[in-house]
Amino acid sequence: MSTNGRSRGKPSARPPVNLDDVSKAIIEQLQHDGRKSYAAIAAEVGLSEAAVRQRVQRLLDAEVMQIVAVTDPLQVGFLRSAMIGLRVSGDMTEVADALTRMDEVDYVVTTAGSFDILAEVVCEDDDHLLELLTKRIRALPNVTATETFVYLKLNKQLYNWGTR
Amino acid sequence: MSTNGRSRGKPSARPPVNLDDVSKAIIEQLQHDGRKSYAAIAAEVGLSEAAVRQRVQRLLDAEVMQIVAVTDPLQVGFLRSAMIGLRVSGDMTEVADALTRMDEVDYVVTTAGSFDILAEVVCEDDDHLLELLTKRIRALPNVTATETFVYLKLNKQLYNWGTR
DNA sequence: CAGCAATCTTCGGAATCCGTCGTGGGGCGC
DNA sequence: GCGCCCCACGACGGATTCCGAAGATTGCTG
Repeated sequence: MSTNGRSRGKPSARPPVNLDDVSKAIIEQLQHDGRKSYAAIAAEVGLSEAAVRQRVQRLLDAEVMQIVAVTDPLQVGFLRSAMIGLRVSGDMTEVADALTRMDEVDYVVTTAGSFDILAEVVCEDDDHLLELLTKRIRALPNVTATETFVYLKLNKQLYNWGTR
Repeated sequence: MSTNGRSRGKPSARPPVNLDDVSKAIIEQLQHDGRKSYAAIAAEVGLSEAAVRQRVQRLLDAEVMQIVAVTDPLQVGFLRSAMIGLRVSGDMTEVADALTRMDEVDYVVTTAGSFDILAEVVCEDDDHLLELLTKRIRALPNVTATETFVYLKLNKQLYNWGTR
């Protein structure tokens, strides 16, 4: 059945796992086609099929990469996606963790700039977005301000920017 | 070899493709595990293995979804990722298209709010980011202002928010 | 009602997946 | 330097999956 098990949300627990060139090459192959066969990848990177399989499994376990279907939320029925910028007083990690635990939030980044955290949310409609924003996000302690950018159109969505 | 061929950047050319429940169920399966076998998916959604295979191929061709490996840029050697908010005068589509064509830009959304466009960029280092921002993005016609949010840490990155 | 297009099922052969075993090289302690 | 351990790789065989093609089924149109 080939399940990769988990689908967690925190690439966080990271022993910085430095990757060798072969693993990077494998990742690049899968960035282009997540269903490419192990044998075909093996031919590209110069390993046996089994070795590639074991490496891929290790990369998945270590949460260095995920192999998943990616869609445009607007196309699959989520009519109100948005990016929300937050300003936070004090420790940001607590707010970031709280956002991470919300189902509607699929992307959380802590940043340097006039926002401390950026969070992408996926909602079904305006009511849903409104409830999430006012009742749950702005209600978090230490959140001093938010700004919402409702998505009108997703122009580009790519994941095959290799490795370095 | 099972290649899904392209890896383009524009989910744009869309005949709005409305999805039936079965296709949505297939997408949800693959959002959890992009390598799940057709047979296993078929058992879940109640179709034959071949039918699932044909539907998946159609969804890929229509660019409703992509099956790819997704990574944390910071973990694979891109030390300077950032979100860039742009203010644009006049037509936004031209600017959005220009951003879409840049290799370092992996995500472009047009939004309602104080920014007209949000673009995520993936750079190797500060010099690279600086060159991209000043020489190429801010140089675009009709871009009146930009604001850059450099990524400090990617807290969450999920793609399995089902369908509606 | 005939014809066409789209989608599903069935089917068989080729390719892939997957667990397992044996091997070889690098790191570490002695 | 020598042996030991561990980890990653290659090899192999059986179960499973993938994949193309061909025949049914459905729904729509002229």
